[in-house]
Amino acid sequence: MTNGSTEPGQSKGGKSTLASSVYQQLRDDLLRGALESETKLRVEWVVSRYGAGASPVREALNRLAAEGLLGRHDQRGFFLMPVSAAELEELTRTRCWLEERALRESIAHRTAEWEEQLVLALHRLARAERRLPDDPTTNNPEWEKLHRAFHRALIAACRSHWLIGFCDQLSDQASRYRLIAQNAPGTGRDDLGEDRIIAERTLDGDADGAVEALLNHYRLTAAMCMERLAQGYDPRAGKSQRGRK
Amino acid sequence: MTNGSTEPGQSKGGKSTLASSVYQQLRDDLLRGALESETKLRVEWVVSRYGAGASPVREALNRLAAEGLLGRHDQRGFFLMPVSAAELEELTRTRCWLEERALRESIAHRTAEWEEQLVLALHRLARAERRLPDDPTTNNPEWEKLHRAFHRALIAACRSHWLIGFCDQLSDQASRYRLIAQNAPGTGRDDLGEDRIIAERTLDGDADGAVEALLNHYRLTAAMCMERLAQGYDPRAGKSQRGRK
DNA sequence: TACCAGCTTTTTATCGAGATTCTACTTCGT
DNA sequence: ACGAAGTAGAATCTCGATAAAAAGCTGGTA
Repeated sequence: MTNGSTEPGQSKGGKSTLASSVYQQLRDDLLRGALESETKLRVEWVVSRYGAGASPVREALNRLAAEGLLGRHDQRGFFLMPVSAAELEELTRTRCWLEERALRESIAHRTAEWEEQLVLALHRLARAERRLPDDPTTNNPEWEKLHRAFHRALIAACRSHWLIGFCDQLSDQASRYRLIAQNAPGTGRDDLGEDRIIAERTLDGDADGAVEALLNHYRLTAAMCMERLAQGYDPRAGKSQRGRK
Repeated sequence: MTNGSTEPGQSKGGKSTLASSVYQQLRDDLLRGALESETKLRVEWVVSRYGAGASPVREALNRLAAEGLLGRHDQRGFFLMPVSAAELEELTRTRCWLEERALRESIAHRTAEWEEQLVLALHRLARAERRLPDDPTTNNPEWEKLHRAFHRALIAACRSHWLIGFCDQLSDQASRYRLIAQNAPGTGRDDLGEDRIIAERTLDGDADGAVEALLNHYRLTAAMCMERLAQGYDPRAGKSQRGRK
């Protein structure tokens, strides 16, 4: 990887290849949880779903596996990485370590331009709708993108594209878990408020305060996912049916 | 993924695929610097060198690019990531951040089994020859492997396979730079001594001391690479000819 | 029932050829 | 001479078919 979500690809000009196109679509679907009902990703299945030959699909799958978004066993194909409470715990732990360092460095080396990008990201996030207007049980993919952009903007000044890439990667992983918990509506959480506090303290140069708020943000999210996970979560069950006795 | 050097592959039993085989060989050659004379990796070239079809080679290249060991431009193939002083600096910075955290966590959660693995890794490293017996200007690949294993053993108890994976990834990157500097012989550095001190303090539970020694270890290595880099380093020049006026 | 061998079906992994795109060079016009 | 358009060559990317491996199935045996 490098780095998780950084797809250098063809940002400017150059036409994309089929492999990259499939990679992008698959990646989006993975992060949006659209494939949680599958456990194995058969090549033929992906081929027929995204309309490309086996070779490009295979390349896309290889990239995703290298990023840790998929698993792979030689001669046995690709599969979705299983979710577990232990993995979520480890993930959250690591994320807190890395994001704390990144945020502190970012604050320590802040520039005017970075601050502006940050308030911009926050503004855009505030404008977006948390859930889909027509279906309040489903997350708004646009909001997810902006939320991710906000958190990336926070650490953008840390002077290490490696660290940013790692944080992105962990953020991708967390997405999968997050949407398991978040599609249980009415949890009464004020995401935007938390993000606002983080940004506020960050812009004030209050590193300790900002870090504290950020980590609480992540830990609270993780705790909610954990709760949902403990209630028994079956990926194969259609759409977010809570518990079952 | 995941993580740089962790190739889950077929550690136990399962037969390997051609793609994985090419991936491994290419990766080894990259880390040993055997390909520094190339700037672009043409598929045909790799095909004829490792004896496999274009499809497996292509998959291997995709994995390496996802790990950051190669670069890729759509419709324009794969290329070796260029080396630069700025990149080395960023790399070292990030590495110190992550390894410090990993080592501290490892010490904080040490177990008897981990300590034993650590002394074992140090012992094996001490037994290996630094350079090739018959050609003192070339690094001993076996020593490189053991050195890497030692540093991984240090942080093995940090309770995050993510963090371990990231450290591996950065370690891979550093390898490329290291062998540029290290194949200038007679620099009169006592690598083993440094490693011994690190291990000693680690086993004593002296986190601050161990971290200090570890970071100095990395920073010294980086400084040597930097010096070599500043003297003007031309990848296309055959083998380690220093400077040129 | 539990178990194991051998056959059938499904899926993965690989090859080789062809279509598309980029690169370098030549040619033409000003 | 300089720069733009066009052209031959090389490289990448993609497809369809084939070989190889795993998963599933059937039937017979203790």
